[in-house]
Amino acid sequence: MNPNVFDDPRITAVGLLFEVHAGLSARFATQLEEHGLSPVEFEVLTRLSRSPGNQLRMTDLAAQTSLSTSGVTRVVDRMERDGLVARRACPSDRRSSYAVVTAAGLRRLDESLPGHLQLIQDWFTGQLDPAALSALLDGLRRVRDAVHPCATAGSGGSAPAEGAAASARC
Amino acid sequence: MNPNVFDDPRITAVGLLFEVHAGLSARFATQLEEHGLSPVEFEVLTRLSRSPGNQLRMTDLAAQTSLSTSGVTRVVDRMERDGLVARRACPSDRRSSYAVVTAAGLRRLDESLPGHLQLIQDWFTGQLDPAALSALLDGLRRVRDAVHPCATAGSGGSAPAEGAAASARC
DNA sequence: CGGGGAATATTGCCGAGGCTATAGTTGCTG
DNA sequence: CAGCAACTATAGCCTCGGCAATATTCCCCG
Repeated sequence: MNPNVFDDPRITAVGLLFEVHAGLSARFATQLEEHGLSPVEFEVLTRLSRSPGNQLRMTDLAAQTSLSTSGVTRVVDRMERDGLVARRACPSDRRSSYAVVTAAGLRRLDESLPGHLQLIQDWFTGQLDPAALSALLDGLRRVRDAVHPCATAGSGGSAPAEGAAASARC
Repeated sequence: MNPNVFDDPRITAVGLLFEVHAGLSARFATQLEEHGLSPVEFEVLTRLSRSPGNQLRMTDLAAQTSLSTSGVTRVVDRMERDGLVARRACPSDRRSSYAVVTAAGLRRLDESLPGHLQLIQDWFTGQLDPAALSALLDGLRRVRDAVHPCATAGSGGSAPAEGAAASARC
């Protein structure tokens, strides 16, 4: 084997991207932990609270997160136990049920969001001058549109809050 | 709560980065799976095979991956069972043991690397013209140097192959 | 040189989450 | 309208991997 494969610029490019992701994830997790939230729970709160009626069917919630439907069942179990969300029967389809953010869930999200935004500012967007940041985001957007089979066609529009998997609403 | 927090450009920036990461991770995992490797196993093979003697002490391997030491113990257990690595006693320190890549491990890595590089080319680096790619990488490098407490001071040098955690050799 | 603190690998125990099977609904179609 | 395929949520079982405890070894300092 060629011992220099690992100096291939493609490898270093991916390494860079993954290191940034790992670093940011770790900091986010630490900050969210202070508010008693895991990254997944934060993502669920985010997705629900930006949806009409602060609710989403379990399936749709799964489609917008990095979780399978059974994973959503379980995280909603935990969050319901903790009072952050509640289940509501869907009137039009008795197979479905809604997950709704509770007042406590909204409060929790409000508490953690400022720190979260500050963290992004401090460690990501604030590290670059506007031109460099814009170039970075343009590049990411292009790659995202390619790699993400179902990216919002508008291409610049609403990006998910965090950790969204390859399966966001298509 | 301000309903427009989620349109904050900081949120969309992080969302973009995380979506790209998720998309690439998923494609990498699929391709590696065809060669019977998980992302973690691929990372272990990569780290070992780029190390002198194709070996690394368990602790050092843990420091260079996204795993804790017990996680390394376990993944090496599995890979030893599958014949991809072997354990060797460390002559100078009887507490330590080396993980060594076997010939089968090297072969497995050789088989999967071309497809991996092709994937990076197809979905990441090849999506941008050289100037845009360079701008993207410059931005990532700056953010990496900030968020990664122990980035290689050279700042442009050797990046890890994949999924490296915040704990790479410092 | 002897004893205590640090380092190393491993193991037990646990939570997270994926896959698959399952039960309950829905809606289409013959 | 009966039956059947598709959809929805959930539960069982499994793997992965982290934390804390443990045994072993090393090293430094009195």
